[in-house]
Amino acid sequence: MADLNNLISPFFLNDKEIKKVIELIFFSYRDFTAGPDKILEKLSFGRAHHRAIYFVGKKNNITIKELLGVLKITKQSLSRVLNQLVKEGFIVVSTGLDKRTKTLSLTNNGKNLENELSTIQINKIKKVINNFNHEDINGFKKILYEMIEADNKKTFQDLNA
Amino acid sequence: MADLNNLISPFFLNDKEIKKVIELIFFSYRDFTAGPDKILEKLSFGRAHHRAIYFVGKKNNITIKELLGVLKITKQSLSRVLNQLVKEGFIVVSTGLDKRTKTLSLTNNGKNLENELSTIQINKIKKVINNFNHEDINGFKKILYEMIEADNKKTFQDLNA
DNA sequence: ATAATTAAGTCAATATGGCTGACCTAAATA
DNA sequence: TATTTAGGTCAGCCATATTGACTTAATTAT
Repeated sequence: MADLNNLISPFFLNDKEIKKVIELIFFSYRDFTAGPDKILEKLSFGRAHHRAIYFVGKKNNITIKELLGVLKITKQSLSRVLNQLVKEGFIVVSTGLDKRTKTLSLTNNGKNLENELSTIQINKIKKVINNFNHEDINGFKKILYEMIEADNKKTFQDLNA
Repeated sequence: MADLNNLISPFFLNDKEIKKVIELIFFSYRDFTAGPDKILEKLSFGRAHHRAIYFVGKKNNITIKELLGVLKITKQSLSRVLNQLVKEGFIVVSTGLDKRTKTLSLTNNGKNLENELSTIQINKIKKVINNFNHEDINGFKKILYEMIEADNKKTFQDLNA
């Protein structure tokens, strides 16, 4: 911690200081995704598969349209990934009440994989957060939240309603 | 802010709460990179070009090897990106003191582009951080720093030495 | 002086994850 | 009945990353 206090002065953020924050975001994000990436590689899956599994696990019976709205990718991009996950038995598709829609849910294998991937990231966050007090943790969460654009804040809230 | 306080309970983080943090990281990172992406697209550049320009701007006369160590991609991947940036006049290559090495620096065009891209992200962080007190901001920075693996912490420190 | 290592470059092949445009079906809604 | 919506699919394109093999030139170690 002492290292960081030398590197980042706490009471005023000029552009040079803010650039350090840009770097912190870059390096921390890369290291945050590295763990799951290793597991996914064994299954010949990528980060796109992870995201699909994560959000289907988060909202059971999510529709294709809803998932597209969360991921913000094209139908064609999602289709490739989703077909693989269905074919390999991680996700099942059912018809929704509105028969035009399809709903997605995780199989047992899907739940296991989701759990394995999430656990890596959960443990990483736990390990880090353990060394901080509630002010620090709240600062972290609140600022992350405010970095999100309005429409995605809504998506986040809907997912956690 | 009130919204977030309802969504994230401050004094205890169970797995469900931590998953919200995973989502905050995902959404905020995506929105953080979206701004530069738009500019880069006009130039037919991608995020890889941005990163190269950013770190060459950060450390003038950085060698290829050093840049590879920061970006953690293969020589072949960097090569493509770097050749484009040189050909299009954003980066210049010189021979280092050790004549095996090459050193990279930004042209005026390169500096302008680096500045344009960084300004978007700097302004975004400024705008967000303005609404927070120093405890929050320090929490944010310190936790981001601790999310980084040891070897990359060293890279970060070297860049800011 | 020679051998080994290092920095950089390159060729070829492969995979992932995005994109666009065009077009289709079936179901719900106006 | 006409339109809109949800979803699917075909084809092609591009960016970013990978691996493996190999070369050149310069430095360093023996």
